[in-house]
Amino acid sequence: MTHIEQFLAKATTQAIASLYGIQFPSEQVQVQQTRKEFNGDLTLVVFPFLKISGKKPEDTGNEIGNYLVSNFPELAAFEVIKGFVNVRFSRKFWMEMLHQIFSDVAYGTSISGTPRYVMVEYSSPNTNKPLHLGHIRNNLLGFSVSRLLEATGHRVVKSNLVNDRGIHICKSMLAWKKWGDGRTPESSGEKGDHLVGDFYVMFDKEYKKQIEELVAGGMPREEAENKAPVLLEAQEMLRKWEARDEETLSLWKIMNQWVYNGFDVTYKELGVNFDKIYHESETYLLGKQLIAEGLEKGVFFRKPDNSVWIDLTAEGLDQKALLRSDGTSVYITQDIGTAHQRFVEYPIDEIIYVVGNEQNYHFQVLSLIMQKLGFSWGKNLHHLSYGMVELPEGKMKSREGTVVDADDLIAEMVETARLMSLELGKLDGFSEEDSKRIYRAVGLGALKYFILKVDPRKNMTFDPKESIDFNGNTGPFIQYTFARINSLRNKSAEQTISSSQSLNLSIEMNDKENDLIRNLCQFPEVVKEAAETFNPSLVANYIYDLSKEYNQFYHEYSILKAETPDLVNFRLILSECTGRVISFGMYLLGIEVPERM
RNA sequence: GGUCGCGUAGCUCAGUUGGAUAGAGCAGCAGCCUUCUAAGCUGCGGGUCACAGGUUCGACUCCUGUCGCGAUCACCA
Repeated sequence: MTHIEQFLAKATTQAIASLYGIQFPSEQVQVQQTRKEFNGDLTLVVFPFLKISGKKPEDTGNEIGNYLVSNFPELAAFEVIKGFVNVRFSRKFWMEMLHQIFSDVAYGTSISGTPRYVMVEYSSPNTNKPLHLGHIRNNLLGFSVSRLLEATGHRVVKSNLVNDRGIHICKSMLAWKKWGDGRTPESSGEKGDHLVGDFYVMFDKEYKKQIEELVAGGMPREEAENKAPVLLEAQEMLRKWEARDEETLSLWKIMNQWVYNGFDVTYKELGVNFDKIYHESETYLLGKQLIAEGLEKGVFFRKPDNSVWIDLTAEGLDQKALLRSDGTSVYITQDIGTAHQRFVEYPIDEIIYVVGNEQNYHFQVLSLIMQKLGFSWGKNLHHLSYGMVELPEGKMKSREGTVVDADDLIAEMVETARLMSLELGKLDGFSEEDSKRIYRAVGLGALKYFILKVDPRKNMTFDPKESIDFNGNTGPFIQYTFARINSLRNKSAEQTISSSQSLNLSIEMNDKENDLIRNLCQFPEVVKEAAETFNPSLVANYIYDLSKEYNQFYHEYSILKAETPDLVNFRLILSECTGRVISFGMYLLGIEVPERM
């Protein structure tokens, strides 16, 4: 609830106490935005008061409305329709609100709950192939949530756990050794992560070919899948890696570095970054000690074959393996270890893991295990579980070559933005450098907004055949609105129109202006809500609504040529505040707003 | 089979702790640039909120069941 809504709720509590002699808790007063088709700013729902008043909805509404308007100067008028009281605040009240927003350089930030120190872990790529569209969603979410948390008073450390070891990278390494001819990113001119990814694909082709040959030779498919020579070689390579074989390690380091160089470019393009990078090669052995302690405490148990398990059937889950019978780690073993390590390394209060919803079960288990091991922070391991990005025909499948490559997509978006800018003549008279900066911002803005406007928890569809729009509910629309406002700002500076920066609080505003201010007032609450629910889409949709509202206002009323200097000043300040909110909102999404476009 | 999630306009998505006649954009059609950026604005058409029950003053929202889609339930990561 915004402060304004709280104000009305408390006022209503007072009204009810005075009218009916009963204390109705203000938190339970139902306040909502008045719908567009009715007259008013906020609406009270009177149904909950009927038992208290013992009167009809209309009569109760009128009594409350009358009380409010005659006892609170902020409230100017009311209108009862059925069981709803639409309350209108005074113009002066809104003018003061605008003044507050204008005076607050950090408008939009707030303190949400007790300030915490939060680790946000996102991206988490494998080093055997380049990033794809799914990773883009992950990165954008992680980055935006980090900014949202910072904007609501929390301290954030952004971390990235790179999966740099394992059979997958060995596959790429093996293929490179076999068929690479010493190719490097330098010699081939190919981006390192793509180069390594190519060899991964090469491996897979050969692997499949060998399976077919074995099957044709009469071997059961399942056996063939485990015995294909190229797979055995890769497994042998992994054993060598684990035995710290020098030649293997050296190739591993070289190829991983190619990938990191490639990732760095993509991360930079996306505008995301990290404060701390972890490598699985350094953490994959962690956790065993904690498993041993858990065994002693009786939290875990050992099966006859020596494997270690936890029984979570009481929690409605299953039994989960924590160590193999040969004593080696499984995936969750190291997550147990790394979670613990992080709380030792950093005085953090919680970790937010930005990981796809296919791992819901895993993170449920992880949190439970840590709690059972006696770590109070176990319950503070949050999983920001986001939905898959799907193609119209279904899931992206790397094996079927249907993955949408991150670099390609970014390049396409930027190119589309360039062509569209050209076509619209938007960049006439701009320097090459400026043009480039702008269409890059627009292309990336379109892509980022497209992804972030969707509720993270939901799966979303992306159709590569239809390029992302630049009109309507899109990033460029919002950027354009900002550019318009910025243009006004420049023009007003040129014309030296009243820059007194002080509002005449007694000017009459129109309904559209009133709506805009009311809309602006919601911003901090939207940010807070988005931070608390790890949901950037709330901010995205909010700035879209605001931009739409502003464009209507802009179209309908003249700003620089308004009737009086006071009115010009007021509209400029209103525009300025809108621009700031758009700009900060976009900042929270990690999207640039160009000053011109 | 167990668990979890999803199902809203032709398409992509919104829809607050249950509230008024379920909203945007795209696509389609029709308008608006001698006036602050037309990547804009205005209008029109488009819905069995998967289905069936229940809870109540009121259900897209909560509960139960059914159908459909997806994920997961590995000594994979």
